[in-house]
Amino acid sequence: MNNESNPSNFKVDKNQDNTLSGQTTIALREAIVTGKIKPGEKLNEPKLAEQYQVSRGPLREAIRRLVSMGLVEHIPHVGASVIPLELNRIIELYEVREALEGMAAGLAATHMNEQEIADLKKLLVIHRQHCENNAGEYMQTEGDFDFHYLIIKSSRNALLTQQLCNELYHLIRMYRFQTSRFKTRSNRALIEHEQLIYAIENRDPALAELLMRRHISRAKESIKSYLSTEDSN
Amino acid sequence: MNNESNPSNFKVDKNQDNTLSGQTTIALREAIVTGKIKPGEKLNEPKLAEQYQVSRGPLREAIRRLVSMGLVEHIPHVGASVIPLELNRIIELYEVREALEGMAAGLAATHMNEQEIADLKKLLVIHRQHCENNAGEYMQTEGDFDFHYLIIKSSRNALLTQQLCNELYHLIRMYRFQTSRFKTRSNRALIEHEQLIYAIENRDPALAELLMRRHISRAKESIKSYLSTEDSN
DNA sequence: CGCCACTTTATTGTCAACAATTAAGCTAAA
DNA sequence: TTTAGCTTAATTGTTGACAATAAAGTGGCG
Repeated sequence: MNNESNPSNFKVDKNQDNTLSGQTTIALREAIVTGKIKPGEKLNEPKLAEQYQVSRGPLREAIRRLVSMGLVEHIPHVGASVIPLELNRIIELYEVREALEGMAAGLAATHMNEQEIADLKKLLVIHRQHCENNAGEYMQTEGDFDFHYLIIKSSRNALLTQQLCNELYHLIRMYRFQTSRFKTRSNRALIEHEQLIYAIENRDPALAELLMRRHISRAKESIKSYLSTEDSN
Repeated sequence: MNNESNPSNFKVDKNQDNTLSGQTTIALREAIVTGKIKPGEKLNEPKLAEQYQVSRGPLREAIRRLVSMGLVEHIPHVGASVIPLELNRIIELYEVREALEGMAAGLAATHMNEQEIADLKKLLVIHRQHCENNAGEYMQTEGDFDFHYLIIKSSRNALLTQQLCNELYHLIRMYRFQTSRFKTRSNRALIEHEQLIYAIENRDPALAELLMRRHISRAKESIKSYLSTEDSN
């Protein structure tokens, strides 16, 4: 089997989740992150099973995985529901990010190799061009993710990477998606990224950690000031 | 119902998990933490279902929860197994702890009330007596846990608390249990705890964070020097 | 008219059988 | 003897039905 013109073993990746529960997890996750299923909404098992064309078994498993990602809350004998969108939860997430990504930046400054630094700089160039063309308006979206993603992976700490890139990542995405109506000026973010790379290049873990923490803390304060003025339900 | 001489609503706690999958999770978790199921060992579903007297459904759910706690690894179509006991994994865990508990200590210094500080001091008195009586030999076990637990809870950050006290907590316990043959001198830990309380009392978040991080970092270095000399499988 | 208890309904938790996939064992050919 | 391919066994993934629990609806009583 599997000899049908596939010389480079592409997509025969182990660890890939062909299972129904795995695919359902991804589908449900995206529906929640993009707001198709709204914050606070109840997750009805028979209805969702019908909707995603799976039986309740795999669906329940998918829901449990989303619970472990922090996207969903579950009460025994009552059911699961998407977490509500509350300001203090967002702040809590940013505090956790500040701690973890700060640590990651420090470790990255120690362990990053030349290739990874070059990749990081490439991202920065794209970011800079974007700022100049669009007068520093939006950006963020995926570009900022990639930047943080790369640094986290370079920390060489598998647990840290897993916590940030598999568990908390989608929670971050969800909050960002839901609050994307606030356009963040990315000139400042650009400058902060530049300083961070400088610290990493100079193998200065303490400075890298400090700058990353400040970077995230500022983003937190920004969101706080935006949302506290609204009557945030 | 429920009027049968239970005035204080004791144990009628919602959120309590009466379900089979919940109980199985706890049973399996303890078996892994205490080494009854050894690191690296495969988790055979039919065998464990028979052993714990449940069907495979709840058992699978329990296994998935342990995966989210980091105690178990799972590969699709192959199965789940207890994570192996490797030095670099332990170090990674201590780095994550350093970041998260450091943040928790800083937040605790801001938010802790007088009652909580008093409780913390009570723990310290017990710890000190223990040190004097037993010439500062072992301790740790549960006393140290309580100390950290109280500080984390006082951070008033639900996400942080959940990450540390529900997810990573049992992974810490497991590693500690497996490496408990190394008696840690707790005189130093006692002094570090005293300094930490001092910082919290004085509402000095920066110092509290620094001291907590140093406290955990030292524990990490201690374990590292112990295990690197052995031929750690 | 409002409140309490009971009945009904809907939803979650659990089970045992079936399907699909992987790993192990075996035979046969080089 | 080793290795490739096939066959068999064991294990995981999935399903639909059944049981237990909680929520919603209903009727009667104060």
